[in-house]
Amino acid sequence: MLTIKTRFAPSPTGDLHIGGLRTALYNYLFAKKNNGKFVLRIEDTDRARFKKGSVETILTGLKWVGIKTDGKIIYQSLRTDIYKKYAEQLIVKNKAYYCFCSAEILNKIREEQIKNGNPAKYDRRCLKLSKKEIEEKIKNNDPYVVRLIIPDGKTKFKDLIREEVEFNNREIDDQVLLKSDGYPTYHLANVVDDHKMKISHVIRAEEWLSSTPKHIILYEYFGWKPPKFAHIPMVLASDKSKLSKRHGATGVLEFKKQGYLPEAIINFLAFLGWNPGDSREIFSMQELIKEFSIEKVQKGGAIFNIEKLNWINGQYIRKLNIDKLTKLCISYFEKKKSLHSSLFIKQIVALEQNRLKKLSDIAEFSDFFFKNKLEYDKDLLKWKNMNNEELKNILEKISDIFSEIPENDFTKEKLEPILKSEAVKIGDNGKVFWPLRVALSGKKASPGPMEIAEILGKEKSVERVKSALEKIK
RNA sequence: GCCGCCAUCGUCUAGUGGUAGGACAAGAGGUUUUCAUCCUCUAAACAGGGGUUCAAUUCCCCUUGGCGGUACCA
Repeated sequence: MLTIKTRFAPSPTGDLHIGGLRTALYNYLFAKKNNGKFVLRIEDTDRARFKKGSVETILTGLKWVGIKTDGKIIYQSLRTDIYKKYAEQLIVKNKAYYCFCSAEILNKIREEQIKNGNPAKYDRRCLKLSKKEIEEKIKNNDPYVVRLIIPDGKTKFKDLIREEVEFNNREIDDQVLLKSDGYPTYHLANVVDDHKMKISHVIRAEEWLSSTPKHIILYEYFGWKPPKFAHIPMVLASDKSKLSKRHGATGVLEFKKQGYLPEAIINFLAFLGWNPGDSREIFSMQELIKEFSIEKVQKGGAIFNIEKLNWINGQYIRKLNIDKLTKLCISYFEKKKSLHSSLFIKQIVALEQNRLKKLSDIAEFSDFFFKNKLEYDKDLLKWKNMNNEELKNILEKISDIFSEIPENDFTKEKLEPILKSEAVKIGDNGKVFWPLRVALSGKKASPGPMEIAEILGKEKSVERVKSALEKIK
């Protein structure tokens, strides 16, 4: 029986991209669903684009969302000898050749091809070099690359998501396998490593679909059995272009910072191109592993819809117990707020729980609890067409009632009946609740006044009602 | 330019040879004040043209559109 093994092979050129995370997730889900292994390979063969700290970011990101890798992490930059050996093997077998052409020459050839309506390919002029010429150039320290010889014919392969895919080899360029700096290109390193690591399924983004024939040819040349391929659709921005930094946050850790829960990110990402076939939408990682199937993965690209993510995140936030949520929210309050008792913070968090889309919302939603003086327009205190006299009357009554309630009994339950009876007299609850709510929060949208008053306590509540009265004087 | 992939509400998608269901977002209403939650309802899609067929959103072809590739980047 075939042992399932997948890999996530990011290049360390920056933050772990949200699209990359989805690729990792699909690989992980597929492997775990089939009792297989999931490994991480760092494709750091481009020294120019390498960004320090990226590997750490990738590891932190994966760990945060709960994707565990099996075995040791492979670094391609540490394996250049291996790739070189295989490149040389191909040269010996006449399946690859040295090329000394400069970038200028290459560009010229390409332009010429495009002008004539042909695919932009290298013209193989270095293939004609004699052994002697090659030895001479190498001895001269002329920079060179090693190119793959693409044979005539067609290359066909079966993609797990797209079925049969076929390319005419005349469209395929003689791919550079070894760069002049001695490092391999993706194509060589990728094939060698996937084989050496016994990767059974290559699940990667669609952008690799058109270079898969090169990989197939490489497998054939080496006499290796190719893995199964699955090219998953791309994650797009709302303008349907490839999701990138100019569209806002794309780094996984940025989402963390904004207050998205890892469970929500995973749930959302899984559904960007996959669904269980029924209307269920909230899935834990374990449930995803159980239900995932590569055949149900969508073919077309999916737009990253932040609204839906927000909704899912809200769902998860609402399911959290208060202690856990409070802990997660703490860092979003300003520092000085840590001076307040944790009970105070906990009460606020509980009050705002079903209003949060992201954890970071807590700061803005609850800022009025921490202010000494609220800034708001006095007209905001008026409910509908209420006149000044009426407003003043109501606030005075509230002030009186508040003052009479003992400090240690200043609870929602105690406050509610009193204000309700008063409201009944006036005939419209809003006439009491709205002005009080604004007096306590200074906002046109907030939790209910009773809840706020209870958390604020008697002293502050009375003070805020009084300062509202001051405002309308 | 050349090659490849793709095409159902605005978005994520289900679905079948006999005309489309869910979710997000939007709108309306309810849940004894606002916001949120929750509930109910409404609006919203098979890109176009040819075939095949009694019948096509579904199968085939073309067009169009989108995306990807076309690097000594991955």
